[in-house]
Amino acid sequence: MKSTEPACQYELKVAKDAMEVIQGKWRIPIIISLTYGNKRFGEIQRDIPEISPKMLSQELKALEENQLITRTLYDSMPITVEYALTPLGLSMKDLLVELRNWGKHFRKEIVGK
Amino acid sequence: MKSTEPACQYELKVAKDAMEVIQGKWRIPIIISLTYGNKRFGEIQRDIPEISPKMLSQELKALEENQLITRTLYDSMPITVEYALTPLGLSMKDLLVELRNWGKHFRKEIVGK
DNA sequence: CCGAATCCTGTTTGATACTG
DNA sequence: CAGTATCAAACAGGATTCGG
Repeated sequence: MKSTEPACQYELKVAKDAMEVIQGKWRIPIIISLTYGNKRFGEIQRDIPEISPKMLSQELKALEENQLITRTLYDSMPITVEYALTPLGLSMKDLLVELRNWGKHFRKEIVGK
Repeated sequence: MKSTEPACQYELKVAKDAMEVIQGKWRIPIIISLTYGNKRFGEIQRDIPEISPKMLSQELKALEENQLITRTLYDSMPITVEYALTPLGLSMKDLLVELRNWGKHFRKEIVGK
């Protein structure tokens, strides 16, 4: 019996939840950037130079809605905004480690061949 | 010093490699299905009922090109095709475990609230 | 049974310029 | 500094039909 086992169905469901959050080209890069410290808008842009301000703004908003990051406004002059991971965002650490491990492995096996 | 550290840049690069492979709505589900055993086209479809034959065919091809799965043709009557994970595909196991763990955590914290 | 071919739609992403 | 606005392009995904 190898099809449609309950365990498989459950794994499919939770993996789908996870993927919906990290889908897209920019969310994982943004989260990775923030694991290296709280950052301002421009600092994230320097970590990920190819991202347009529009996409950065849009994806930050989505991550905030999913409660993975916080947005803190300091109304100094000029205005500054700081983004930081929430506990939920920090809880992605192990997943990010595995993403890094596997990405490294994949690069060794395929990309860099 | 918190921006654009070498470690961050390296992590961004390998994570991007990994994400390119697992991007999209269907690749992770297909791989998960195959971790429960080698399957035929129709069997994968039964695990993932929402997928159309077109998308399944297309994504299987992409996964084969990335050497994550193999496609084996048995010319019995009628013709049957079996898909299986390669060693590289199997090496995603740890990543899938973390995806499952985090998806479960996320569902508990946010989705199912 | 296992797809291929075609056509079509909506979402995602991007380039560029502009604002408080 | 931290974004918005606008417009266009690219792509993912779906519906349907057909073939070996």
